[in-house]
Amino acid sequence: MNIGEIAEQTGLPAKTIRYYEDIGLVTPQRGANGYRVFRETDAHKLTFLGRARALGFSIEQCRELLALWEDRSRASADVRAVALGHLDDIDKKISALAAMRDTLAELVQKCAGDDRPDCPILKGLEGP
Amino acid sequence: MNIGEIAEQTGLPAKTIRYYEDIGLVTPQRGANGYRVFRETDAHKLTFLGRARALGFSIEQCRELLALWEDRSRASADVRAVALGHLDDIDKKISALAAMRDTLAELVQKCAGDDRPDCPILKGLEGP
DNA sequence: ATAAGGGTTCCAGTCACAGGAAGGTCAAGG
DNA sequence: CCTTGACCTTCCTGTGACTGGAACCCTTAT
Repeated sequence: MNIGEIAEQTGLPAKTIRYYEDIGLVTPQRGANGYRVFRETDAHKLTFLGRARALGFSIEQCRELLALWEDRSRASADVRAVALGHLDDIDKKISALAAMRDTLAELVQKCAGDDRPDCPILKGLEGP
Repeated sequence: MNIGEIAEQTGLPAKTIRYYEDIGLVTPQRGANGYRVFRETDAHKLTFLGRARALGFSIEQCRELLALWEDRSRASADVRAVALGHLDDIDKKISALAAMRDTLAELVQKCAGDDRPDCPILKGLEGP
């Protein structure tokens, strides 16, 4: 399979797939014409990567997960540890965003939003 | 005031303040020795920027807010529009993260996390 | 022969800074 | 006067995970 075909199959942009090869996440073979040749295992890997990235795992975490995935003697505890770490990161991000949203929503609510210049949002940004 | 002093006062790293000058958010004067000289108005601006950034506004949104802040004939509706747009972005981000968390939490819960290789997390990443 | 539609490499840009090198300036102490 | 140390300056590079584009090669159909 050429890169376009695999891109369509996995839903990943061809650029991204080339990038993944660049950083060593996949290692497709090459045809006589220099084109990348993807096999089933490459397709599986890329699908795996696409899903892991969609769940917000970093590239390095994906690399780790991929290694565990390919290691048949892995301990599921190792996978779980990576996932739990990421889960914690996500929760922290959500908390931070929620705090921003609450503060901002409060300011927005106080603001009349008309053609007058008086604005509690700007005042809130000025100082405490 | 020198950059160190203003950095401490505003809580922004000196590097960040230099960067803000670079992109035209602040324009401190210069002393005879070439040092940046910050005045009260610069301090106010930087405090404003720090707060706006802490609420997650992008640099470009900050630039916009700063312009509105300095425009005494602004309409509060314009400020509110920027804030509402950002609020929407935040909500979208939170939703995306919450979806990730839910999916991931489900997988984590299914995983025994022991020394056996069988792992529902990896299986979930493989395919649907 | 040529045109369209693949593919290839490489370079630059994104966002909002952070790290660090190389060097100038200032105030205090010996 | 000289040194020390803390501060300041500019400039260059790197971050994460790609994306866009240029310049060029390969394949297939007309």
